[in-house]
Amino acid sequence: MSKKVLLIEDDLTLSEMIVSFLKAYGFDALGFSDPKEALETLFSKKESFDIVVLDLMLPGMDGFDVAKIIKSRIDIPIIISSARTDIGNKIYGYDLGADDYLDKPYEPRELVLRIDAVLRRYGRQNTFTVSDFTIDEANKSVMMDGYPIDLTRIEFDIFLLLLKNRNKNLSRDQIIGSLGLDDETKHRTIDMHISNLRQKIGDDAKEPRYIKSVWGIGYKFTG
Amino acid sequence: MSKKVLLIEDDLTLSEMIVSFLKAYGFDALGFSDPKEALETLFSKKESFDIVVLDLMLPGMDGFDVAKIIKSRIDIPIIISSARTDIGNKIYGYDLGADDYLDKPYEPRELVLRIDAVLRRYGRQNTFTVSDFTIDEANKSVMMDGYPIDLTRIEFDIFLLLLKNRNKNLSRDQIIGSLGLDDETKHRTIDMHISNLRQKIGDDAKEPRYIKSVWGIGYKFTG
DNA sequence: GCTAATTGTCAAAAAAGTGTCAAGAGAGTT
DNA sequence: AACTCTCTTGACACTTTTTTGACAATTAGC
Repeated sequence: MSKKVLLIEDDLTLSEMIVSFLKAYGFDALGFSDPKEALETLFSKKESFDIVVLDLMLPGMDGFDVAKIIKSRIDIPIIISSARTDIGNKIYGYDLGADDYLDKPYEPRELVLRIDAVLRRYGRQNTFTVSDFTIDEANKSVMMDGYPIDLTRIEFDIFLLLLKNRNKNLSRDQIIGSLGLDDETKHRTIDMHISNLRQKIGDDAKEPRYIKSVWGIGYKFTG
Repeated sequence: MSKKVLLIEDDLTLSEMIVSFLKAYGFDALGFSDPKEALETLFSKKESFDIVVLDLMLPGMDGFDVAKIIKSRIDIPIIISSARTDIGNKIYGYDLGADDYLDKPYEPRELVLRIDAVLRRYGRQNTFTVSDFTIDEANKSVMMDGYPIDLTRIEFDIFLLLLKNRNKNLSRDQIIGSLGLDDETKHRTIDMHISNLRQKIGDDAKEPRYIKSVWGIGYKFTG
């Protein structure tokens, strides 16, 4: 299930951009320009969020106070962003209860990484990243460079197995065994899945970047 | 057999401390303060290492570049440590080819755990070294002085048999039998494999350093 | 030095493994 | 039930490995 991000940012253009970017990365994001409205939504029990991304430069209310209020009411990780680089260190000291800090301007991709890292630290995220791929095991979903890749069940299982055994050769029989497939399953079947997988992740069978064939043995993932 | 760690760290006091700590935990560790020197040792064929621990704050050379150079030349896991916590996430994205990342300051014990984890992930746990060769049986891969050697399946099997019987004569029939080849297989076939093997490990048939012919008997590996 | 057995290696044939198309079986939806 | 998506397999082209015969080079023993 995708994680919900509450974004508090007064620059509407930027806000929308970030929201759509986060959505592209598989998050469910909702942006607010008014902190009061944001707090109401956050504290109302209608929707539950997994993380807050808070911009410090807010109209009407000091961003520090917003963070404090949130932390005093509910237990949720907060990432703070600001153009005031001078305060970065203070926040790192966790005077504030912020869980991470990001200087503006930042790459959206950087924000995604921070969110992942904070959620993982918070124990609320079940994803891991290998090479260019982010895998959510519970959700059986894969993202490549931030874009979702649509894998079938068996493709996902094979890919997961390969990733978890990075740089290790896996024979077709090992794959068949690990996936709990019928022992009689032909090796050609695995080849076909690999072929389809490569297609989906844009790997050229002749010169593969990710899934290498090991002649006479099987396959291995190299990131 | 204990694993060899190459440590690149410019703070000499810290370096020595880590080296002795690693030794206490059963590793064989060698510390360098000069990255150039470290790279020379790593690439020279005199010693082979199992893992590199690299500090990013180096004099004269950017740590990122060091990591890239290493990865481009040989296949070895790298753990990066740094006081620059801001780059932690980037490394987690494996933009760099680093296999793990450790913020400074860290507990030495933590480093040991990471090394174990990375080595396990790297699948180098079942390797053994004979003479200049490191063999990974599960992966059917061979490294010579740290550089991978590409052997076909039968070449690998023959080589493994020879290594496991260092200094012992093996007849062609013994080899054929041990590999489970057809009993009818001609002796010429084995000769051919040996010839190809010698070629790949740079052995001169006239004056072989590793695989010696024993006239009228067969072959033997001498390291 | 001479002969017969043995080894090294080339090059070609034979065998084995891999990539992918396309067809059909199977599962799940509408 | 008709449809759609997934999985499995045989077929065929293609690649890589393995095997072998041929012949030159080397060695042992006389």
